[in-house]
Amino acid sequence: MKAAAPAKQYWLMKTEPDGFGIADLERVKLEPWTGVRNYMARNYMRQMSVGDGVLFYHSSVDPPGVAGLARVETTGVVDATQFDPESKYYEAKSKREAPLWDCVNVAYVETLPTYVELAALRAEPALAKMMCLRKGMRLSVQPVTAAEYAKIVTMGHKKSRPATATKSKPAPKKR
DNA sequence: GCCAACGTTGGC
DNA sequence: GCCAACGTTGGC
Repeated sequence: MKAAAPAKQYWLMKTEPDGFGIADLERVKLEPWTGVRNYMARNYMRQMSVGDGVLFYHSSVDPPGVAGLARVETTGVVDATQFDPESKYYEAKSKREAPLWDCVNVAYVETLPTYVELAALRAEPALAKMMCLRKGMRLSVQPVTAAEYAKIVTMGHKKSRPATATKSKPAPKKR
């Protein structure tokens, strides 16, 4: 009998959609999260387990926000870009026998029907303690709690509605 | 494009 | 091991 699986953990991973966004992840389905060159972010990736939930966050766009969901598919992936002199992530001091940078493979789960803007995260009291809302927080890989993750998934699944409802909404369709 | 905040580097 | 200088991130 297998040991009990570790409790599922949740993370937020930032990306610039101009480079690689949720639409790209949807297309390729699986992406090694290479190019992270920050030790704290790397260490968080080392703490990940297969199956962990990921909030896929779009940064450096207007507006920034959570665009989709992903899942940790493989852990302990050596970041190949560190050995590629052509890559902007090339790291001359990293040795093949002791790679400095490793990462995880991230699998596409879904694109949220409602894009959860940063402003919406800030406006939600239940998310007040989120790391990514802290001033100056620019870590590209961050832990989030199960409750925060669930809340954001709910927000992302909420039907978007008109900014101002001057008229009463039509009755919901019967199923 | 600005700039605050932060991580990293390197001189000492 | 301190800390100033520098580069980068990322919201605004």
